[in-house]
Amino acid sequence: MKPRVLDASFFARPALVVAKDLIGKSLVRRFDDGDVRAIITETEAYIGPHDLACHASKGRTARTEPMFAPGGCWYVYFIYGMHWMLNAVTEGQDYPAAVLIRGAGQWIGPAKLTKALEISKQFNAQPISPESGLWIEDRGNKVSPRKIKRTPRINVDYAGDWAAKPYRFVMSPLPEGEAGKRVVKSRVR
DNA sequence: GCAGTGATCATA
DNA sequence: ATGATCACTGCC
Repeated sequence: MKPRVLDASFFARPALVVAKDLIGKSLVRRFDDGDVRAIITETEAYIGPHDLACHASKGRTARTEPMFAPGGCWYVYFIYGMHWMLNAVTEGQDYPAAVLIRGAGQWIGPAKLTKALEISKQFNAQPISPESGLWIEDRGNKVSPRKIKRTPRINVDYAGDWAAKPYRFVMSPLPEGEAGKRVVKSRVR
């Protein structure tokens, strides 16, 4: 199967659907000397102004502005004084929702992933497409629905009733070998 | 179990 | 200007 770059039509859907569908897709980061691909293994959905775990539940601010954009751009923010979090914005304009990418390839943990792939604010509010240097592909990797576990989200205990909602998706068991391998190609363009 | 670390935002 | 908070990690 020919790889398909996921475009805005993929992301402009309910955050829960996108979060689940992203499991098994390939996150691609372009560097000067080649591309790095990693299969997404863990995601979390943050859904709308009423979700107390969603940053946008505290209002539309400079930081959360990208979440209000139409699905298909990145929302990257800094936390705990040292970590960058990578989120794909979903749903439609003015409805703040996003999917946190918590694990891909050999990197398990959202801050490990962004550190390894050198992802920081340079991608915030940028389109999820090759043009920005960071995108997602469907490379035909099928993940059986029974291998996708649903659990509550991590570290959102402060969010009241929303803390218990099963908005986290994890591939189990994790893939072996190929995932996270660095693929060096000739420079594109 | 908890320190580290600093941007962000509400409060003043 | 100040202080609280925080979608984490790694060490104790």
